[in-house]
Formats: sequence, C-alpha cells, structure tokens
Amino acid sequence: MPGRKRPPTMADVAHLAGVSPMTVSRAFREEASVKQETRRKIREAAESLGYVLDSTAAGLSSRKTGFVAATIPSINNANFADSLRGLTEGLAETGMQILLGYTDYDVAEEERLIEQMLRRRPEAVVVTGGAHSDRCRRLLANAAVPVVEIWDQPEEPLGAVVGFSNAGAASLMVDHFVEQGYRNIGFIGGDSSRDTRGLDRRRGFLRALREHGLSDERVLAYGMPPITMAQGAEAIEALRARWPETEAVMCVSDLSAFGALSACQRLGLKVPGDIAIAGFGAYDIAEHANPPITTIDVSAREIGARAAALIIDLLEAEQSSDLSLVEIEPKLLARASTLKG
Amino acid sequence: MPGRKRPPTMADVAHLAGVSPMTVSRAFREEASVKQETRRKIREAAESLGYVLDSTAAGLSSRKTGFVAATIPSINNANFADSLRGLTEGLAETGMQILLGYTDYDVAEEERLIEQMLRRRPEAVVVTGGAHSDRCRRLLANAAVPVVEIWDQPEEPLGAVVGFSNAGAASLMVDHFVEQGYRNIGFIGGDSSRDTRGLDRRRGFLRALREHGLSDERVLAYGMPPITMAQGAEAIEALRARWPETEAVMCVSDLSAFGALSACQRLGLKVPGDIAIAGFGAYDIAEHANPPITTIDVSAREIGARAAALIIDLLEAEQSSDLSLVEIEPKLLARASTLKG
DNA sequence: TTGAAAGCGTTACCAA
DNA sequence: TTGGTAACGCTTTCAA
Repeated sequence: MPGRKRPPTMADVAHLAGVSPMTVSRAFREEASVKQETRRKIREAAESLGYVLDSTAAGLSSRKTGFVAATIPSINNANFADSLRGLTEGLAETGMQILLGYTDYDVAEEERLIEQMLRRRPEAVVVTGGAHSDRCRRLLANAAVPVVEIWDQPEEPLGAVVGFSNAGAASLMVDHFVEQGYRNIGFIGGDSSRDTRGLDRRRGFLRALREHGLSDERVLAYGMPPITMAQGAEAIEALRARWPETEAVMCVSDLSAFGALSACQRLGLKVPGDIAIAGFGAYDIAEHANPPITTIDVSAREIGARAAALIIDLLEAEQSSDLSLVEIEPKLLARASTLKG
Repeated sequence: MPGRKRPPTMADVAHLAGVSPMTVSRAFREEASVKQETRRKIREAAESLGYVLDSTAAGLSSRKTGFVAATIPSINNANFADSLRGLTEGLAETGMQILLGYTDYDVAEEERLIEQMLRRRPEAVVVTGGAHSDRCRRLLANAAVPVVEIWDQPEEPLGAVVGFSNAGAASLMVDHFVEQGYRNIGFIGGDSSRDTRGLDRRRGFLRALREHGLSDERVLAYGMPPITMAQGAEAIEALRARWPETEAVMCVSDLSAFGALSACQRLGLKVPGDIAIAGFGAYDIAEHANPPITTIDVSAREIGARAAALIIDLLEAEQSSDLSLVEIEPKLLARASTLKG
C-alpha cells in the first residue's frame, strides 16, 4: 500500500489551466475579477485534479483564518447546543467556521482550551460564562480579537456580552411560586462553585425568598454539574427526607427537574398537589413531561444568533474593544407542574 | 480606539530571549533538545510578551495540522454528542483538535461541509453514516487521509468503519416484542430517506416482523428527522387512529418514544398494558421516564473512542487505505414500558 | 545544543 | 484582466 500522496497545489492547477497561480487564487474568490472563460477553465482544471484550496496557507498569507473560536461547558446540553446552532447559522453567510471546545465546567480546562484555540488565530472568540482564570483573561486580551461572553452578565466583562442575569431569572420563579401560594420552597442545584450560572441562579433564588420573608434554608447541592436526571431524582428524595413540609422546588435545570418529577411520581406523590416542581432552560422534555414542567426560557438560540451578529459588526468595525451588552430577557413558562387548582 | 495590534512572533520571543527563532521553536516542543536554562529563559520571554504559537504557520511548514475533521447529523443529539465525546477524549493524548460540522441529515450539506473542512487539511476524517454524494466520495478519496465511518455499516465503505447494523439492531426489538407475546406491532419513524440509519432500522424491523409471520403494515413516517418528542406524540395518535388494535410500537429514537409515551398517558392509556412503547438510543430520558422505556443501547461513546483509537493506529501506520471494520454490538435494554405482567 | 537557509501554499501589492 | 515578487510565521534540513 502506498503512502499518502501530496495533494495538488494552486501551482498544479495553474499549470494545467495555463495561467499563473495568482489567477487561480483569484478564480476561487467570487468577488475577484477574472474573465468568465478563464475562471471556467481553472475550475475545470481544479476539479479534474481534485484540487482543494489550502486555507492553512491562505490564512497565513491573508491573516484571516476564517475561524471563530467558541467554548461551551458541555457538548451534551440542549441549551448550549441551541446557542451553538444560533451562532453557526448567524455566521454561515460570512463563511466563518466554528472552532469548538468543551470546558467541562472547569476554568483550568477553559484556559487550556483557549490557549489551544488561540494558536489557530481565530478572528473572534465566544466564551460561555463570565468566570475565567487570570491567565485566560490575559491570553484573550493579548489575542486582540473581539471577545463575546454569553449566558452570563460578568462583573468584569472581557469584551462584549450577550447574556442575562441568572439570579434575576431565578427570582422570577420565586415570584411565581409565591403567587401560587407556596410558602415552603426549596432549591436543588449542583455541588461546588464550578457551574457559576447555576450558583447565580441559587443566589438569586434564595435572595428572592428572603425578600418575600420566606425561609431560604431548603437548599440541596447534589453532585457535580451538570446535574443529571438521576441526581435530580436522588436530590428530591433527600430534600423531602430533610424538609418534609416542602411544597415547591426549583431545580437548576429541566433535566434535574424531570428526574425529580419522575422520582416523586414513583413514590406516589402528586405533582403538583403534593409537591410542585420547576426547572430551568425550556428543554423539550419540560414541555412534554406529564405534567409539563414550569421552566424559564432564556432563548438559547437567540443568544448564539445575537453573538454572531455582534461578531460580524465588530469585525467590520475593525476595532477590538467593543463592550456592548446585549441583554436577553428570560421568560417564565408557567406550566401544570406548579399550578394550583 | 486603536486597531488590533499584530501579535508577537517567534522572532520577537527569540530576540527578547537572546536566541535564534529556531531555538524558540524547539523550546515549545517537549521532545526537542534544548538546554534546561535556555528553555526557561524562552518560556519566560514568551509569557511576558503574551506569545502564543501560531499553528497555522506551524501546520503549513510541517504539513501536520493537528486537525481531525468530524461530521455528525445534528449537534443537538445526545447520541452523537456522546460519540463526539468519545472521539475527543480518545484523541486528547495526541493533542489533535476536532473540526466539527453538522450535516443536518443532508448529503448535500455534508458535501459542502467536507469540502470546507478539507481546506483545513485535517489529518483524518470521521463521518457519521454511510450515505455520501459522489463528489463527497471523490473529495475524500483525493484527500488521501484516513477516513472512518461511524454509526453505520456502509455497503461501500470509504475507509475504516466503526458501526453496527441498524437493521439488525431493530430486529432485536421485534424479537423482544414477540417474546412478550405482542402480535400487532407498529413502527414510528421519520419521513423521507434523509435519515438512512432510521430507514435501516425500519427496514430491519419490518423484515423481522415478516420473518415472524406478522403484519408489517403498521408503519407511520412522521415529520423530518430528527423526529422530535412532539412528532412522536402526534405520530402515536395517528397510528392508533388508523390501527386501533396496535399492541406495541417501536419508535425510531427514544425522544419520539418519550413523546409517544406522554401522549398515551395524557389520553389515559396505560403503558404497558394498553400499549407497549419502545425507543432507540439509550438516552437518559428512556431510563428516567415513568415507566422506563425499553430501548437499544449502541454504546455511542464507545463508537467515538474506537474511532479515535483507529485513527491513531492509521496515522502511525502511515498508510491511507485501511478498511478495518469494528463492529459494535447493539444491546436491548428491556424495561417496564414493554414488559407484560 | 544551537543556528542559517530554504521552503510550506497562499495572498498582498504593485506593475503591466 | 493578468502576472511577478515578496511576504506570512513557522519547521525541515543541514551544518556547526
């Protein structure tokens, strides 16, 4: 079996088409001026050689790599996947490609990823969340490309922001619970401070409870984020064991909420009735569960789309330190799982 | 506001550290021989300048880009996300980065993506599924890099394969249904032939029905793949309207199965009892639903991991046309949603 | 262990 | 509309 052969270059195409490499280069860009006939000849030569443009070389020469780097905490999360889709679609017209990394909810891993990605010289960077290591901040600042933080409202933004207040979003749920007449209210979230968005939700939730003069003690941190259906199930049992009087619970995500709902139903509890359960994120599962689960929709896809639009603007403006803040408004979707009567 | 500044290069670092660029280049690779002290000096200089290696240039020079291109049908799908995770983790030790694309279950889009990705000169390509346009096949053949097809068993493989028979997997479910004593059995899948894996499952399912001497008429194709919870819900109602005697149904994925389950429960049907429902893919939701949903586990993560291992081998072997076939064995997970008594 | 020279495949720039 | 020349920032190769 032969080793891999060297792929054809522009020079090969140019030779076959009887033009200079420079003309071939032009022929591959729509906007460049090349005679119709010449372009056709070149395309034919290229196709017959199986020529594919080398964007590595193109990027080196033009200093435009066509990459946008993006980090998300987890690949397997419908919310982040939706944001990513919005971003991809928004950037599609520009021909930019996404360079994706998963931080696994870990700032050290984020730092490693960001450095690895910056080696590819992305023209812009999108990061999920506002918590970063100092070195990561320095790397991004040095990179001197537009940075957009999404899904959060950092106190010290790196650049532009497309996000919302996780604390504020969670307080919407407290308002809803109180409106429905619940008094003994709990919260189920992840362990540790890795998931800063989850932590913000909890903080906002507890603060809102206090503001309503209610107890903020019924909190259970359970497992490492992202907290799963299984963990939601375990958590609600633990919560009920410790605070049997609990009437309503918000879970940090719809997945854990669904786990909690299923666990309650297996125990013969009525939801709502015996206990109300709410989630976060407007996942499909919240809509299709029995009963449908009250949740908060943060327009994940729109977040990505707005980030894309921002990047396009920033790249055109040719200046790196835009600090614009796009605020997404979380919406409460009240559903049967928390509605009385 | 100033325009973006030009990032520092190796030459800058070399100058500051008082060595040649070549030595800086070596200092950034663990295995290269550089004096301890020199390396330290260089690292310091680099850090103080905020220097980050340019892998665009490195790749051009060394002809090793460190990219593995991978396409999956959909970003928002836990199965493919798991495979991707297996792939990423398996490649982590090599330092290779994944260049990801979503085909949206469309071979034309796949062709476009593959061409775009080949411009980045990936060292290997992973594609999901065995259906490709002719031009796509040609492009991949010309690229002369290892190709691995996953999640399928193509009749004409492009290269190596890590997959399983979707038809065979579905027939496991028929065996299970028959064993449980169901006779009037249906199938819910997606519309059209876009999702070839779904189509294979249907074919295998219907063939197995016939082999058991059962009717294969209760088939509903509903909506474009990926078929959602909502479509699963609509589909089961339509199926029951047309064939009220249906005792058991397999859905093309766990998501549609869950939608179907929820719909039945809303209609007051008992699952199982009035109707048995099964899915495919071993999603979390199948495990945590009430009742838990019988499904088929195809070890999505392992598929990715095995693909990674294969790629590492192929890259070491330095030959491009390996045709090895790694067969994954789908396993039926029998759960309450289809169990009698 | 270190350095100098010659590319890698493309595009920017200037000239024709 | 086309072509020549000089980068782009790095690594390969060879030499010291």
